[in-house]
Amino acid sequence: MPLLATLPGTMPTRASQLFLPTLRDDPAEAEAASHRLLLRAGLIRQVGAGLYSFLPAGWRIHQKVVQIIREEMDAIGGQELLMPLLTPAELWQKTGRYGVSELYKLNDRNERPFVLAMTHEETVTFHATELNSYKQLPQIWYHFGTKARDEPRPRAGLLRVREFIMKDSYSFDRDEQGLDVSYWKHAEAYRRIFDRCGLEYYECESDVGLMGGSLAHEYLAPCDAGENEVALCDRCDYSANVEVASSVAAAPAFAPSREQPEEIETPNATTIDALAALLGIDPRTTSKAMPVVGPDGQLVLGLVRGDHRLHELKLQKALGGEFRPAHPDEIRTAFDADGGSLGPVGITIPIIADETLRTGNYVAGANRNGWHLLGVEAGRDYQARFADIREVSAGEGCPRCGGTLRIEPAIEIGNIFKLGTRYSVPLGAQFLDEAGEQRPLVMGSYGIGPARTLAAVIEQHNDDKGICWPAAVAPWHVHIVAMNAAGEEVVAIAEQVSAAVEAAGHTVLLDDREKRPGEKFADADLLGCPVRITVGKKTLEDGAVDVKLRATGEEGRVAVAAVPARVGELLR
RNA sequence: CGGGGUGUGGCGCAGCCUGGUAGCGCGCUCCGUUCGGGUCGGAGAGGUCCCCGGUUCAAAUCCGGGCACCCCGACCA
Repeated sequence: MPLLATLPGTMPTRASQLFLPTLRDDPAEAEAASHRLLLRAGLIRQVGAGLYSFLPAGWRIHQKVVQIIREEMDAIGGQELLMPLLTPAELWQKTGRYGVSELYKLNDRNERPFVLAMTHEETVTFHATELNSYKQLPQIWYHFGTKARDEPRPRAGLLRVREFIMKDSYSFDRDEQGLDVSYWKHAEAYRRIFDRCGLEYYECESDVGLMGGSLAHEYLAPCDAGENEVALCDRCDYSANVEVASSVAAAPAFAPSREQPEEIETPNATTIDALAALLGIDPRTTSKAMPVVGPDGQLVLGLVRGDHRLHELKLQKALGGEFRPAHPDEIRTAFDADGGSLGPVGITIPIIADETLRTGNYVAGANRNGWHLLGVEAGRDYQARFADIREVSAGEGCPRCGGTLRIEPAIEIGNIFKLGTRYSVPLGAQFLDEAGEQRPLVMGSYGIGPARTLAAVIEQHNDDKGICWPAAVAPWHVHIVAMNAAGEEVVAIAEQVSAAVEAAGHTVLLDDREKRPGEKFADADLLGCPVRITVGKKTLEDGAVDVKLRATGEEGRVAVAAVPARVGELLR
């Protein structure tokens, strides 16, 4: 065996000894591209629903992503630490999150209640109580910590799981201005991280949720398997999760305005489609009424244009809390009519109407079964509170520039969030300012899931043969295929090339297995290291090897001595 | 939580309706062959048929209950 190959630090990974169980067939359970390829390439294995082990090659990739995140977090002054998964229930009781349904709860042998952390705001704020002075601020702390979440439905391999490692960081500032600085520092770090990972992504303003923050962005990587939908403008850089996106709906041609609404008999027309067909009108000139019971227990009528869909989250925000659809008997009592014939005219319950309905005249339910009203106008025929409560749909106008919106699926790979004092107040994390006054720390929290990031990379970088890793996150830079591995000369040259490539600073997987060429090539394509080098009799006749770029398929013969330089060029 | 589906060697599946010998392809081991895109031939190893209960002389198969996993939806700090 050549001496070089035995020296520490110059050992390539040998495929003959590597636990890399690639699969020839697609696993039956895998639907999403990343899920299928992670399993087939031998990178992960499922242990239970939403529970995965990273196999050696997969873990290398995870570590690559982690290291990129670490470098960029350190670059903005982050300090790495580590917090436990198992946490006392008391912390969660103090912040009011003990009731969250995703929390895994358990008791110790003394029946003391514990929680498996789903995120670490509670724990980190507990530590932040040791920050005492404005002189110590700002601080950014981060860790790669395991999170456990009792997800209602884990899915698509690593895209939604019940246990995962998350880079979560937390900033502590004296005031909103300070928080703003920490927040945008994170945004910059996140852009660098995802750029380095080779991801296409959108930085979107997102919903602050029920956590009561003041600003949040999420980083969404477009891909078919995504669980989120992003609205994107074809003209400007507007991008927003449909949960918060707004749009300009084109106005239809309305019927001529009437002096007052006119009743019309509409037997059996209890859906917008049926109504529009019966009257021969544009569904966009109708309105749709959905009675709901708001957070205070009061009945409220939500009103949107006939062709629009009510957006639950938006209505929830407009109502100030959760709501449910009204029951049929509640509807009967309040409207003296049934669902399908409801409208805003002549009722006493409050109305929340979508902004679109401010102008124009619409066909609306008459609150009399089998009848509708023509020419209903907001303001004249009913009074409503207006709000944006409808879903954005593709083809509508960009709220910023008037361009056309399209909607794409995407996966959330990171988020940044201005928390304010949501956790510092209940957990008593305060500091003393110059004036000697006690003030709560102003916090931000920021998350990235390395595993989800890596899955998103696969979603965006694959072909019919397998994965095409960007060099920065590839398990190895170079995959050397030694043809006819029993041949001594081929093996010797393969090891020599391997050592030279490693000496130039690149990592190598050396396929020294005694397998047929086809199988080795298939595995190399599947695993997707950016550069493949083939050493065989044919190449050695030329004193050369073949160097192939996985992503493009471009291949060329390169003299053995020139290989490190060529590899360097390709990986740049 | 609602709907749909699947549980049979490591992987992908057939067998189940119509009860009786557990089978195919891939992979694995050994021998030979072949050696630049999953070669060919031969010989082998490997299975509580998800679990529990019932019916029956006899259950992978029929019946009851449970569990697990997948997909759709709800949900998703």
